[in-house]
Amino acid sequence: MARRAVRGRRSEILVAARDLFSRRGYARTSMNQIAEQAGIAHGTIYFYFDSKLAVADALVNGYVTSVSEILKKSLTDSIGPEQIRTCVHNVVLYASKNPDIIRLMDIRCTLGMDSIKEPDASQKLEKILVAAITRGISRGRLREYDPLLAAKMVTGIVEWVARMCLMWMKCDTPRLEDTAIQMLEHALIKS
Amino acid sequence: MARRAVRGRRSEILVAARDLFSRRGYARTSMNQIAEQAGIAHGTIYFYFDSKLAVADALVNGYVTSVSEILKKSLTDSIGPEQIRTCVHNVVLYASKNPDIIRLMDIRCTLGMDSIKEPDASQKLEKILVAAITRGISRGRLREYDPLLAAKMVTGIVEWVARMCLMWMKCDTPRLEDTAIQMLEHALIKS
Amino acid sequence: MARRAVRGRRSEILVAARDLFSRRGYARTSMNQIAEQAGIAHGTIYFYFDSKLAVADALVNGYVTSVSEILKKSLTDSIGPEQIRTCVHNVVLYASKNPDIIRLMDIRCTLGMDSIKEPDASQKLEKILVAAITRGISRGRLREYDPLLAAKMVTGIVEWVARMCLMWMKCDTPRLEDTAIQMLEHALIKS
Amino acid sequence: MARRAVRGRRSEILVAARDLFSRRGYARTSMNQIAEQAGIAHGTIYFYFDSKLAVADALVNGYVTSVSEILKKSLTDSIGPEQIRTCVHNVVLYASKNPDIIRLMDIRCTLGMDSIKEPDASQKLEKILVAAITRGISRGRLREYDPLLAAKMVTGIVEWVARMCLMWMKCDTPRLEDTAIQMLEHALIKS
DNA sequence: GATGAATGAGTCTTCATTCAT
DNA sequence: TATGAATGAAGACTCATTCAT
Repeated sequence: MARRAVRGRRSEILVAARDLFSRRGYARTSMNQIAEQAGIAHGTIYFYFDSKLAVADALVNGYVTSVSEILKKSLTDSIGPEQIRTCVHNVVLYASKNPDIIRLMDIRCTLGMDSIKEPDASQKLEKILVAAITRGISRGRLREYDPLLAAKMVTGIVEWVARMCLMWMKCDTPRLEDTAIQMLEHALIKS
Repeated sequence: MARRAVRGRRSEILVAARDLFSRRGYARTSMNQIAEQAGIAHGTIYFYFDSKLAVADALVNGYVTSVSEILKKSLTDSIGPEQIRTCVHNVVLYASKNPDIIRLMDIRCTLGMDSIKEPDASQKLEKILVAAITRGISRGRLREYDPLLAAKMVTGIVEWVARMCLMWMKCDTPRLEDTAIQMLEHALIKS
Repeated sequence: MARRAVRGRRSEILVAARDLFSRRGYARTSMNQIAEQAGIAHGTIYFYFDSKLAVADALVNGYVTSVSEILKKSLTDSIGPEQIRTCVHNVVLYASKNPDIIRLMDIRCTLGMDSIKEPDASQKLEKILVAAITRGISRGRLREYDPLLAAKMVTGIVEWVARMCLMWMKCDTPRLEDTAIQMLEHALIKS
Repeated sequence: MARRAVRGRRSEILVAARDLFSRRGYARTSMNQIAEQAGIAHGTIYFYFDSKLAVADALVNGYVTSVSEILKKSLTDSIGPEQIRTCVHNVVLYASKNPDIIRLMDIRCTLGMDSIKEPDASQKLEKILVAAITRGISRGRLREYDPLLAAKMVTGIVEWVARMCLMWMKCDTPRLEDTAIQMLEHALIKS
C-alpha cells in the first residue's frame, strides 16, 4: 500500500484539484474541498504540495507540457495546410477530452501572470512554432509575418478556440474548429 | 443636486472598483478598499449595489457596451480592409487607454461564467458583426464563412490581441496590432 | 452605547488578553479565547488591533509605561535609602495588585526581544535612573558604578523581585521585598 | 553498542532541541525540525520522549543541574569576595559558552511554571547556597539576611546577569559582570 | 528500534454583509 | 442617505501525535 500510495496520492490530489478548480474556479475552491474529494485529510495535501498555489502551479505546468507535446508531434518540418489542420484538430481534441483542465487555465488570470511561473514548456512550444513558421516563410509557403508575433497569434487563437469549444457548448464544436482552421490557413499560407 | 449626486456616487464606486479589480484581481480586492478609494464608508456601497458581485457585474456590462459602441462606429455598411483595420485599431486604442478595464475582464474567469450573466451588449455586438459579415459575404468581398462563427472568431481574436498588448508589455504593441490586422485581412477578405 | 463602546471595547479586549496571556501564556492563548472572554466575536478584535502580536505589544507598552510612571514619581532629585525603599516598595505593590501583567512580561521572551519593539517608556525610565544615579555618585552618596550598568542592574533586580513575589507565592512577600531593599541599599549607597 | 547508541540518540535529540529552542523559541520549533537537525525521523523522537514538553523538561533539568555543579564547585566552605567573584564569573562564563541553553530558560515562561516541574537540582542548589550563606553569617563575614531569601536573590541576580550578557550583546559583558560582582560584594559582605 | 505517511484539531486572519444610529 | 462597529463563516496553513510497516 505504502509504495503505491506515494505515487497515487499526488495524482489523486491533482485530479481532485483539477476538477474543482475548473468547475468552481481557483478562489472558490478550498483545500478542504480538494482533500474531501481526494478522500484524504486536508493536512495531507501539504505533505505533497507547499501551498494551494503550488497545486495550481503543478496543474498549469502539466497542461502546457501536454499541449506542447501535442503540437511538437503535429508540427513536422514545414507548415502547410495539413499541419495547421492537424495542430488545431489535435489541440481541440485534447481540449474536448480534458475540458476541466482547459477551463482551469484561467487561473493564470486569477492569480496574475506573475504568481505562476511561466513554465519552460511554454517557451519551448513557442520556439518550435517560431522555427516552423520561419522555415515556412523562407520556403515561400507562408505569408511574411514576424515569426515570433505570428507564433504568439497562432498559440492564442488555437487556445482560444479550444476554450470556446468548451465554454459555450452551445456552439457547434466541429464547425467552429473548421472555421478556425480555414481562417488560419488563409491568414498564414500564401495563396 | 440629489439626482446628480446619486449618479456620481455610483460611478465613483465603479471607478474605484475598476482600478482595484484590475490591479489586484477580484478576490484580493475588498469592499473596504473600494470604499476607501471612493472616499465613502464601505457600508454605503450596499446602498448602490446588492453585493460585491453586482459591482463586478456592472463593470463587465459597462466594458462590453463600450467595445460595442466602438465597433458599431467603426463598422460601416460593409467590411473591407479599412473597416478591419479601423476596428482592430480602435479596440486596441481603447484597450491601451483603459488598461484596467481590459485586465478586469478576467474576472469573468474568476467568478465563473455562470455567476456573471453574459450581458445584452455582448449579444448586440455579435449581431452587428454578424450582419456586417453577412453583407460582406453576399457582396463577394469576404470569404464564405458561417457568419456567426466568424463573428465569434473575430471578437475573440481582437479581444485577445488587446489583452496581449497590455499583459506582455514587452512585446511591440503596434507591430502585434499590425500582425493581427494583416492576419484578419487575409483570413476574411477574398483575395 | 456606540461612543462609550468604542473606548470600552479596546479596554475589554486588553483586559481579557491580559488575564489569558498571564494565565496560559501567549502561545497557548487563542484569539478565540480572548474574544470569548471579552464577550465579543473574534473578528471584532481585528477592528481594534492588527494582530495577536499587536495585542501583546499594547499590553507590554502599557505595563512598562506604568512602571516608569511609578519609578518617576518615587525618584526625586537624589537617590538615598528612602528613594530605594519607596521605589522597590511601589513596584512590588504595583506587581501585587497586577499579578497578571507582571507574569505577562514573559511574552517578551516568548516572542523574542525583536518582535516586540522595546517601548519608548522603557528607555525613558532608563534615562531617569541613569540621571539619578549619576547625581548620587557625583554627590558622593552612591558607590562609583557605571551609571548605565547600575541602572540596568537595578531595573532588573526590582523587576525580578516583583516577579518572584508573585510566582513563588510560597515565599514571604514583605520579607523578600525587605531583603531586596537592604541588598540594594548596601550595594548602592556609600557606607 | 546498543546501550551507547540509545544514550547517543537521546542526547543527539537534546542537542538539536537545545539549539532550536534557544534560537527560535519553543512554540516556533517543530518536532520535525528537531528530528531533521538530529538526523533522524521525527517519529523516532517519541521513542525517547513522551512529548515535546518532555524534551523541554529534560533540557531545563539538565541546565539547572549544570549550574548547580558549577556553583557547588565554586562554593567552598565559606563565602567571601573570592567566592562571589568566582561564582559569578563561572556562571557568566558558562552562559557565554552555552548561550543557547541560557536563552532556552525562557521556555519556563512560555510553558507556564506549572507545566514544567521545578527540578530537584534547583532545590539542591538552593540548599548549597543557603548553607554557605548561613555559615558566612554565623562567622560574621556576611550581613545578616534571611539565608533563604538571600540565596534566592543571589540566584536570581546571577541568572539575570548571565542572561543580560547574552541578550543585549551591545552591553559590555565583562563590565556588566564586574558591576554585578561589586554590587553583590557590597550587598552581602560586611564592611 | 525506526520510519514517515497520514491525521485533524487548532491557529490566525480576512472580509462580505448587516443594522442600529 | 450614510455610517462604521460588529459579526461569524470560511479560509489557508501548522504540527504534535499515531501507527502500520
